[in-house]
Amino acid sequence: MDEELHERVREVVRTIPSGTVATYGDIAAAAGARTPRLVGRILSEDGHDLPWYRVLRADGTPAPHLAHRQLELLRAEGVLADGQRVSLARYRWRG
DNA sequence: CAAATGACCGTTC
DNA sequence: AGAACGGCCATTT
Repeated sequence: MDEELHERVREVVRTIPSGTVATYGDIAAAAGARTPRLVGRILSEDGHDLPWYRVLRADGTPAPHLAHRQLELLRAEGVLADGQRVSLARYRWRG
């Protein structure tokens, strides 16, 4: 399997600055992943030691089971969420 | 080998 | 706004 890709995704996620967020699609594009789905899978496996909480879905809402924790961690970095949704227009990471 | 699963995305209705 | 599809990739049943 593509361990290259695996590592590259991890690196990109690690690169996201505090106080900003990125979408799965962004990560996929930046890391050269063929689909955002891979990013989700990789994070679920080896994302435990990464700032995975800075990665949101395309519409700014986190995954359902993580939502609570995710939003809390983001809030600690100054990223405020309107209910479930984070303003991508405001916090989205631009390399 | 076929089908199901998962931290997804864009279009369409 | 919410639901339904199709497409995407790796892994496991």
